[in-house]
Amino acid sequence: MNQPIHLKSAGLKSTLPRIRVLNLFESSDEHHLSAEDVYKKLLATGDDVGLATVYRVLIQFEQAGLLVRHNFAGDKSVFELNQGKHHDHIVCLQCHRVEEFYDATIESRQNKAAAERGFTVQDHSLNIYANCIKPKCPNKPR
Amino acid sequence: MNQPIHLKSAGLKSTLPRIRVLNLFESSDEHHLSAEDVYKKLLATGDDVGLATVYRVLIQFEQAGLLVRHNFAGDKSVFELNQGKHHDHIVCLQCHRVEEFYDATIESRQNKAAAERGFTVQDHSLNIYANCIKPKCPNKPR
DNA sequence: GAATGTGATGTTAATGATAATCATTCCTAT
DNA sequence: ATAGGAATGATTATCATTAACATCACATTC
Repeated sequence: MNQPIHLKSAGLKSTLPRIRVLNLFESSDEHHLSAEDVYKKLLATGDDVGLATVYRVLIQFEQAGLLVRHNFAGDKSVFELNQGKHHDHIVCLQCHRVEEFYDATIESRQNKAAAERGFTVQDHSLNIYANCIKPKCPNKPR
Repeated sequence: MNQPIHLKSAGLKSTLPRIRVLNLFESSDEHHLSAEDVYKKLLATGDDVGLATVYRVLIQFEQAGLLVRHNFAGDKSVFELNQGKHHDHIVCLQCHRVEEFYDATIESRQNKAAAERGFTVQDHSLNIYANCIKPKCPNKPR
């Protein structure tokens, strides 16, 4: 009786694959995982889940508000637990490490810019691509 | 003798497909075009160019600094002429219309946020996903 | 201005990420 | 425990993009 609460209250039936995926996100130190990441990590721990199911569960979790999707470099999507507080991201081009930040001024000026032009903001994404300093950066494209 | 100047000075051999693609970007009212968009528009005008060539030319133009690539909704990339001045984008979720904006305060606060965390900014992208007002919005996913 | 070699092109096949299909299996309410 | 519908997994399909490779075009030399 770990996360079934979440699943139930999110309107999702409590199943083994869903519990496993949710557990993974809650226990992993890397908060940003792609479908492939999830699939491989579950394989590694013996908690096998089909790849198609991983994709489906991620979509369901996203729609249920449990996960948030990000499209960084363009090709593959990554997901992170939705902790309620919106934030933007800095992605290291070398090691792919992701750091989060929040700037209230940026947020408000975004909304202002959109409103001035007659747009109703639904969502927004701000990603900074950078190189992080040596000690922290293993310089390995994971 | 239209754009060959650009191509030459960009270190690119002046060829028919490249001239056609460049002309398209310079004459199109829609400034943001995907590879598929370019391919179809050239087909429509009879200026046939192979799809693979379109992809190659877009990459070359991007590397040469003639075009800038954006990854909006996640799946496909769109390109626009590089006019030198960086800007962010507001994308209408309904009609896919793209509007540009620039906010110096946002820019500086981004750099500040990255610097404070020990990152050397290489690039950044800020996209606002919104719905635009009726008169402007044909509400058609083009 | 024609030959020539390198680089560009187009067709087609391959790739990688993701979505759809469908038969089988698992929840949950009865 | 059982029935019924939703969830799963294996496989196949799809979509955007890239790779291969034989052919062809540009720019330069003669």
